[in-house]
Amino acid sequence: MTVPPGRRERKKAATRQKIADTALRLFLERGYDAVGIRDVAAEADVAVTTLFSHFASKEALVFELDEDFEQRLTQAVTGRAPHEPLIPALRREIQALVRHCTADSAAPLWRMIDASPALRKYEESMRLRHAESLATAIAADPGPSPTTTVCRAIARFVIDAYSLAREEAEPEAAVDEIFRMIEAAWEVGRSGAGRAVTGR
Amino acid sequence: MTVPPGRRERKKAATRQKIADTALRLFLERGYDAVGIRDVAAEADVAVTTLFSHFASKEALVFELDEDFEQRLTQAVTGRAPHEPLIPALRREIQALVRHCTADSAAPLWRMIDASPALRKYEESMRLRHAESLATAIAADPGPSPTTTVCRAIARFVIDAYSLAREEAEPEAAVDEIFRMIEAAWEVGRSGAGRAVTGR
DNA sequence: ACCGTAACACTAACGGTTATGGTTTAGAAA
DNA sequence: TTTCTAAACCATAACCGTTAGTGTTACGGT
Repeated sequence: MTVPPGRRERKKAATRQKIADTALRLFLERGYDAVGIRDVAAEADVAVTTLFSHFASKEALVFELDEDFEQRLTQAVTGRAPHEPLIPALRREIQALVRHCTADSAAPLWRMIDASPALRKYEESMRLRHAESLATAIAADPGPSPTTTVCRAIARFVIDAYSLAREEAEPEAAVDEIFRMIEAAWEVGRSGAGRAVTGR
Repeated sequence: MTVPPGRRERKKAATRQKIADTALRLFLERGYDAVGIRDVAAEADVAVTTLFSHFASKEALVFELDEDFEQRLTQAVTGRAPHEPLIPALRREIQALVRHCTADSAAPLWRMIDASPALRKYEESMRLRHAESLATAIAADPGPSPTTTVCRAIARFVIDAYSLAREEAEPEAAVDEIFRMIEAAWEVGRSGAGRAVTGR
C-alpha cells in the first residue's frame, strides 16, 4: 500500500482477481455444483494448477473476501475506544457484519451458500478459526483477565450470534437478543463466579 | 430388538459392522489419510459401492457411533425428572459425554480426529446439526417458552461447551465453568430482558 | 416352487485436488 | 546490457472420494 508494487505483483493480483470474478459470475449464473473447477479455469483463461495456487479449494473461491471478517472482529476488540466495554463493542461490529451480509445485494450469494452443503461446511470451520482468533484477542485485552476457557467460550458465543442472526427473519433484533445473553455470560465468566466463592 | 431379526438383517448388520471395524483398525494402524476407501473395502471384502451404501462418506466411518450423541442430548431435555431445571440436566449430560470421549481408551481415536482437517470439519457440521435438534427439544419444553432465537442460541452454547471442554486440560472443570455462563445467559434469555423492559 | 426385492458386486466414470516437469518473464546482479 | 534466479504460469496425468449404470445373488413372503 505504501510502496508502488512491481509489475509482477500487480499481474499476480490481477490474475487472482480475474479468477475470483469469473468464478463468482459462473457460480451465480449456473449454480455452484453445476460449475466445475475446469470450467472456471478455462473461462478465466488460466491453468487449473494456477487457480489452485491462488485459492486453496473450490469453496475458497466463494469466501474470497471473508478473510477480513477475522480482522474486523479482532480489531473491534483491540482497536476500540479506551475504556469502552468489550461486549458492546463486539455487538456493534457483529451488527455491522450481519447488516452487510443480509443486504439485498448479497442475497443471491448467501442463497447459494445456504443451498450447498459443501459451502456451509466450509463456512462453519472458517468461523471456528475466526472464533479462535477472537478468543486470543479477548484474552490479550488489558484489565481483568478471565480464564482462557471463558475467553474461548465468549468468542464462540459471539460467532454463534453472527451465524444465527444471519438466518433469522429479523437479524438485527436477533443480534440484540443474543448479545443480552452474552453480556450476562460474560459478567459471570469474568468474575470467576463459583470458584470456591458462591459454591451454591 | 423385540422380535428376532431375520437372517437378512443380521447379515446386513454384520457387513456394516465388519466395514466399520476394518476401517477403524486400518485408520488407527496407518493413519486416516494413508488409508483409501478402496483399501477399506478390499480389507473388509466388500465392494466400494457396498461400503457407500452403509456409510455416507469416509468421515462417517469414524463417527459411526456418534449418532446417539444427538439422541442423548434431546433425551436429557425431554426425559429429565419432572421439575428438574433445564440447564443442570444438560450440564450433567455434557459432563458424561465429555468424560466418555476424554477417557484414555478413546485417546488415539480423538488424536486422529484432531489431526485430520477433514474429520474436524465433518465433526463441526455434525455438531451444528445436533445443536438444531437440541434447540427444537428446548423449544418444545413445557413451561415458559423463550424465543426460538434464545433456544437456538442456548443449544449452540451447549454444543460449544462440549467441543471446547473436550480439548481443555481439565475438561470437567471447563464444563462447569462454561455452564455457569450458560446458566446466566439462559436466565436473561428466558425472562426476555430488554424488550422495552430494562431498556438501559 | 416362485417371485419381488434388498443387499451386494463390478466397471467405469466424474470432479476436486495434487504431482511432475517444463516455459516464460520480472527484477536483481554482473 | 547481459546474465542469472526465482516466481508465476502452463499442460498433462494421475490420485482419491464418490456416484451411476447394470447386473447377480439369496432372503422372505406368497
